[in-house]
Amino acid sequence: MPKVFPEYREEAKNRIIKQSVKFFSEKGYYKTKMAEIAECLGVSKGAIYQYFKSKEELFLEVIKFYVEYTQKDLVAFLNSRPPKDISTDEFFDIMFNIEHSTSFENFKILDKLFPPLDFKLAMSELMTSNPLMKEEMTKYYKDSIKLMADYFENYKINGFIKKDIDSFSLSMGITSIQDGLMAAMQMGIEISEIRKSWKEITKMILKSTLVE
Amino acid sequence: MPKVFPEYREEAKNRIIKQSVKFFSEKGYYKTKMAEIAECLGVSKGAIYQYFKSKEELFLEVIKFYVEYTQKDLVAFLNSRPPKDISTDEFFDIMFNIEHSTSFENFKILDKLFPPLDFKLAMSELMTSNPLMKEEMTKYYKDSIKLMADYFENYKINGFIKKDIDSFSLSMGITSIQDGLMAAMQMGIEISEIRKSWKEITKMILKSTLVE
Amino acid sequence: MPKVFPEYREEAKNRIIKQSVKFFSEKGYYKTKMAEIAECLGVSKGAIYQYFKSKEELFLEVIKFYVEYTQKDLVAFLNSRPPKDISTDEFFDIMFNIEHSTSFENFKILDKLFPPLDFKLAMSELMTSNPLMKEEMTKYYKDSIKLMADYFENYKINGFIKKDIDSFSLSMGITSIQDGLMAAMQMGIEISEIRKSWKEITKMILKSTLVE
Amino acid sequence: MPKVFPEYREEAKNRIIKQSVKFFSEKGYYKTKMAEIAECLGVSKGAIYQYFKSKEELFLEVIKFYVEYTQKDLVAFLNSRPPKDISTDEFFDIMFNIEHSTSFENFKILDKLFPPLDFKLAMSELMTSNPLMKEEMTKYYKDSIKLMADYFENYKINGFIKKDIDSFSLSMGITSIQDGLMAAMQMGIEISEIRKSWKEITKMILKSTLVE
DNA sequence: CATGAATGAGTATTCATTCAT
DNA sequence: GATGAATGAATACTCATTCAT
Repeated sequence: MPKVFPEYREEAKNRIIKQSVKFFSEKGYYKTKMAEIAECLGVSKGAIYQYFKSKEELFLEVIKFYVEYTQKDLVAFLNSRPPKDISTDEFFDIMFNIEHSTSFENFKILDKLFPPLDFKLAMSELMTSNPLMKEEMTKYYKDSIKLMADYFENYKINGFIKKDIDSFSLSMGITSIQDGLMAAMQMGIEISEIRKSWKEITKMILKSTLVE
Repeated sequence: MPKVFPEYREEAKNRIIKQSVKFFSEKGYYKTKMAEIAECLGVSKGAIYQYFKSKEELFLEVIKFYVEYTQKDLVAFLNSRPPKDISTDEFFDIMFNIEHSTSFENFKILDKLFPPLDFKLAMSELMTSNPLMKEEMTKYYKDSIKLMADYFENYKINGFIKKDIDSFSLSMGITSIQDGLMAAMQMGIEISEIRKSWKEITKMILKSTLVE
Repeated sequence: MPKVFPEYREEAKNRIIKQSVKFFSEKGYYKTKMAEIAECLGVSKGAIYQYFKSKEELFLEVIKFYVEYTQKDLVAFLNSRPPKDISTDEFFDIMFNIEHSTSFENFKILDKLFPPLDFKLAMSELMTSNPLMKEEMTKYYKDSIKLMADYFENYKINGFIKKDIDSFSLSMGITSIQDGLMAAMQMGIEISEIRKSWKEITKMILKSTLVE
Repeated sequence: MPKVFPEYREEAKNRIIKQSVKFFSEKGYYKTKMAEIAECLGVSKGAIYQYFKSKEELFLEVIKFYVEYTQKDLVAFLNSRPPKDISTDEFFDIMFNIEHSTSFENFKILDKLFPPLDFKLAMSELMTSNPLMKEEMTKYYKDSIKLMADYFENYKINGFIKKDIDSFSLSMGITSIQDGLMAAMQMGIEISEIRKSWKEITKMILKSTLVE
C-alpha cells in the first residue's frame, strides 16, 4: 500500500506535481485524468485530493512549478555570459528543451522536450472560467518576461545592447517567437525547419540589438 | 429560401460554422458544447448533426473556414503593395484582427478579435488522438506559411527583399511572432504592450530583410 | 424526384415491404434504420410514413409477408409429392432457402438465404412491448405449423404416414429443428455441418414416421 | 464484507451479472437499459462501468455466465445415468428450465424459465458488428455441442448408442430442437404443446439411436 | 403526394470528487 | 492518512417521427 511520503507533506506534493507535469504537458488539461496520474504514481485517487483540493488547483501548482524552474534555468544560463557570446544554437536549445538544465536536479523528470504551448492552451481555457487563475497566470507570464527584460537591461548598462532598445518589448518578442515556433512544431513542422527559422530570426534581431 | 434548394444546405452549414467559430475560439474545443451552439443558433442539437457528423468534424470545418478566409485576407493585403510600403501598424492590424478584412463580407460575423492560438491549442489536443486531423492541419499550416513565403519570394525578384533571405524561414518567423503574441495577449498582456513589442520586432526584422 | 408508384398504393406498399424484408432479416429490427430503407428505395423517409404509420407497423407487415409467402411455398412443394418421395436434401433446401420458390415471382427479391431466426428474435423483442403484435405473431406461427400438420394429416389418410403419429407435434418438431439449425448457422457453424445434422435427424424422424 | 477485499470486486461483478441476466433474457439486448439495471441493483450507472467497460462487455459476460452454468448442469445430469434411463420428461425439464439445477446454488437467481433463444438473437445482432464477439460466441456454442457429443460418444463405447450414429450431428440436432421449441414458446405456443412435441420427437430420435 | 430539415426524447458513457472503511 | 467503490452531473450522439414547403 504505497504512500506519498507520509512524513513530508511538501515532498509528497512535489512528487505529484512532477508526475502531473508530464501528463498535462503531453496530453493537455482535459485529456489528463486524475486516475491516470494516481495510477502512474502508484497511489490512489483519493491520495491526490489530500494535497490538492481539485484538478484545477493541481494544474495551477504544476504551472507554477514549471514557470519557476524554467525561469531559474533561463536566468542561470543568461547570466553565465554576455549576449554576444550566446550562440543562437545554444539559445535555441535552452529555449526549446531542457538539456541545459542545471539548476535543479529534480528537473530530470522532464526527460523529454517540454511543450509549454500545451500549457498555455490549457491555461487559457481555464482562465476563462477561473478569474483567479487568470490573475495568477498573468502574473507568472509577466514575471517571466520581466526576468529576461532585466537581463537585457543589465547588458544595456554594460554596453552590449543598444541604449534605445526597449528591453521589455525585446523580451516579449523573443518569448513570442519561442511560443510561436512551439506551435509550429506541434503543427507538424520538422525540427530542422524550426531551428533554421529560429536562427534566421534571432540573427536579425541580434543584429539590430547588439552594439557591434 | 426554401429548404429543398441545394443552396440551403450550404448556407445552413455556413451559419453553423460561423456560430461555432465564436464558441471554439472563445472557449476552446472542450468547453464548447454542441447544445450551446445549437441553442445560440435557435435550433435543436440534432439539426447540427444533419450537417456535421461529429463535433470533431465541425471543428475541422471551422478551422478550414478560418484559415481560408484569413489567408485570402492576408494575401489580398500583401499583394496590394510592396513590403516597404507596409507600415507595421497596418501589418499588425491585419495580423491581429479582421478590421481590414475586405475580401468577404460574411466575415462580419467575426466581430471580435480572433484568437488563432486557442484554435491551435484545441487542434493540437485533437491531433494527438486523430491522425487524420493531424495530417490535415499540418497541410493547412504549411499552406499558410507558403502563401506568405511566396509573397516574399516575389518581392525578392522585384528587388525589395534581399536575395539571401530564406523566404520560408522569414514567413514562419513572422507567423510565429504573431502566434506568440496572441498567446501573450491571452496571458493578459495589454494590447498596447503587444503592439509595441510587435513594432519593435518587425522593425528589426524588416531592417535586416529589406533592400534599403 | 422518385415516387413509390403513385398510382397503386398497394404496389407501393409492397415495394417498401420487399426492400424492408432484406434489411430486417439481415440486420435485425433495431439495427435497421428507416432512413436506410428509404435511401435504398430511392425515396424520402416521409414517403414510407405515407404507407406505414410506424416502424413497428412496417415490421409487422414484413413478417406477415414473409410468413405468407413461405407458407405458400412450402405447401406447394409438399403437395407436389408424397413424403416418401421427398429427399432430405430437397427438404433441407426448401426449409433453409428459397431457391425452390415457385409460387410468387416477386419472391425473387429474396435473392439470398433467408434467416427467419433474426425475425423471430426481433419479433420476440417487440412482442414483449406490443401485445397486439404478440397476438398476431402467435396466430401466424400457429397457422404455419398447422399448414404442415395438415399436410401430414393428409398423408396419414393416404397411408404414407403412421396413424399414431401426432401431426401437429411432428410439424412443430420439424419447424423447431429448422429454427434451431438456423440459430446454429448464425452461431457460426458451417453449412455442411448443418446439412449433415439435418439429414441425420430427419432420417431418424422419417424412419419412425413413415409407413415402410 | 469490506470493500477493499479483492473478493468484493468479484462478488460485485457477479451481482451485476445475475441482475443483467434477467433483463437481457426478458427484454433482449436493445431494450435493456444500463440505467434500469443500475436502478434495480440500487446503485448508480457509474458503478456498473467500474466493473464492465461497456454494455457489450457486460452482455458478453452474461452470456458466458449462462453458458457455463447451463453446461455444468447439463453434464452433471447426463453423467448421472446412461441414456436409456433418461426419461424424456426429465430431459425436457433439464433442457427447458433450471428446476433440476444441482450444481450451483447461485442459480437460484434464475427464478424463471430461461430463454436462451433471446440470448442467441441478441448475440446474433451483436455478432454482425463485433467480430470478436462472433468468435467468442461461436466458440461457446461449439463447446456446448461438443460437450453433449462427448457424452454420446462415451455411451457408444459402452454399447448404449449405435456405433454408426454421428455423435456431433445428434448433439446438434437435439440442441436445435431445444432452441427451436424455445422459439415456439416465445411465439406463444403453450408449454403443454411444447412438451408433447418434444416427447414425440425425442422418442423417435432415441428409437433410432439407442441399441435396444 | 413527396420531400428532407428539424425535432427532442432517449442512451451509453465519462470522470472529478466524495466518503465509509 | 490512504483506499477505491460509488456517485451523478454532464455530454455527444441517434433516429423515429413530424410538418412546412
